[in-house]
Amino acid sequence: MPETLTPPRAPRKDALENREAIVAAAATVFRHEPEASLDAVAAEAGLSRRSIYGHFASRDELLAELLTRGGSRISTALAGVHHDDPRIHLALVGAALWAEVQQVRVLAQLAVHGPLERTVAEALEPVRASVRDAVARGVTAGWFRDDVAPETLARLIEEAAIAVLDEAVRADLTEPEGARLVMTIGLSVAGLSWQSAAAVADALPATAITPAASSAPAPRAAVSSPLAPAAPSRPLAT
Amino acid sequence: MPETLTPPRAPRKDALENREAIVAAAATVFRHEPEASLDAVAAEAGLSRRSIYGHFASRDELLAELLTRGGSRISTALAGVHHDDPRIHLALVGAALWAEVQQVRVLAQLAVHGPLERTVAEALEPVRASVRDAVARGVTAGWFRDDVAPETLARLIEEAAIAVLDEAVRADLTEPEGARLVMTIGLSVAGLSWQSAAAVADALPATAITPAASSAPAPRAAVSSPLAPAAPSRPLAT
DNA sequence: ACTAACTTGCACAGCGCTGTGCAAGTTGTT
DNA sequence: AACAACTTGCACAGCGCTGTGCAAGTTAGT
Repeated sequence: MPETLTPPRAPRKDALENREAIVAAAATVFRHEPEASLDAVAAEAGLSRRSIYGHFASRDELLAELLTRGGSRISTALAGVHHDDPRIHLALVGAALWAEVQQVRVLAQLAVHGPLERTVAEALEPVRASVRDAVARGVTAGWFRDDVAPETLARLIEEAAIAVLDEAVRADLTEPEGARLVMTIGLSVAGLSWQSAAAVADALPATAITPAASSAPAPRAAVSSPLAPAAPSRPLAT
Repeated sequence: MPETLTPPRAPRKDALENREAIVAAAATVFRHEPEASLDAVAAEAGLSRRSIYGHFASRDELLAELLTRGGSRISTALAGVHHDDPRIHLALVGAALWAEVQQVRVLAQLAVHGPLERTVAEALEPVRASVRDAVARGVTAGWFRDDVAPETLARLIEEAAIAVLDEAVRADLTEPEGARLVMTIGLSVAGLSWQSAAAVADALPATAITPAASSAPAPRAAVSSPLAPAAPSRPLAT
């Protein structure tokens, strides 16, 4: 009975719900407007501004909560993602990101300015490292473009991916459409033709793309090797 | 003598210089922080906040000035840009944008939120139309990807271009490097392989890329047709 | 050298935001 | 039923920003 450990009394149930509501509201509000007021967040959560301070000591504390949650969700989502073929690896990273669009958006928005910048950068570092590594491998393998510095290319892929996430949400694409787009545009920026990128995306089993509602840890199947080492499957279809 | 038309006296020379300094300062400051204070702008311009109000009635008026200037610069830069080959057209648009990075950045930043949003959208509309058109033609020609809605693809290209401009400035690329990157990434997102994109970029005469300091109207030579209609020049060089 | 144009510093009102204290409610828990 | 946890509204101080008035400077044009 872990409840009896707290001397005064246990925290109330609906209070926790409200806390969650606040965080969720902050996520949706800050996604568009990182500088939005706590009034806006409270309204979105259906509470009063005053009561937010019952859960978070300050605005920054709320931000920090959002940040760490988003960061850990993304890193756990990416934990199992790896593939020896850098093209597939990039596609898988894209798919994983797509499963966490909400979180990614909030993080990316918050990354713009202020003291949060460093924390956001830390949170996203695993993703960046993963992409950088795949880019390096893809370049030496001769699949990705070698006429730009690899770090630059990695950053471009990252920014393109975020742009795609935005656009996918904006255009209200379906889950599979969005996932596919994130994967293929990333590969396009990396240097592949759209047919090759599509071939990579199509070769991936759908189960690897969107494992569930993205809530359960869902044992992310280690994708075998659905693509021949170097041959672009389809030649040049219209 | 047009001076004698104004009864009291002519505006002073250094006052105009200061006005320019304010606008320039606003451009550099707002490029990073669209919400920066007028104090910051004044500091950048080497003036006092108070004197800004001697030139602009309000913050919004200064913003409006920035906006219209940027918009018109971009549209005149794009006025002469056209090519029947949509790939070349896209590349040329990219090059033209590169010549006006500063302006583009300011506009893109200002586009984020607020009442300026509509005005910015208007200012950028010619660019958008140009890109949309090229995308449509490229898709029907079979060069660009046809697995995404053309409007979506156009927007993705646009956003990718802005991301590249950012990164190019950030990574401190040289003029030709930056121009080349903007062009090729746009084409990559459109669907070309990086080799094909590079071929398009290389086929363009350097004079068409950065016509000058981007200040003079510089008769933008109508690029003939340096690329065969349908053949990707180099096949697959590493 | 004189005048008008311009800049500057200061003071002030106003606005929207954050964060806090408090008193009065409402609601979960026992 | 009773108590603590929680929410709410209000009032208030503080901060940083915008926009304005004014008086004292400085500087360009004549």
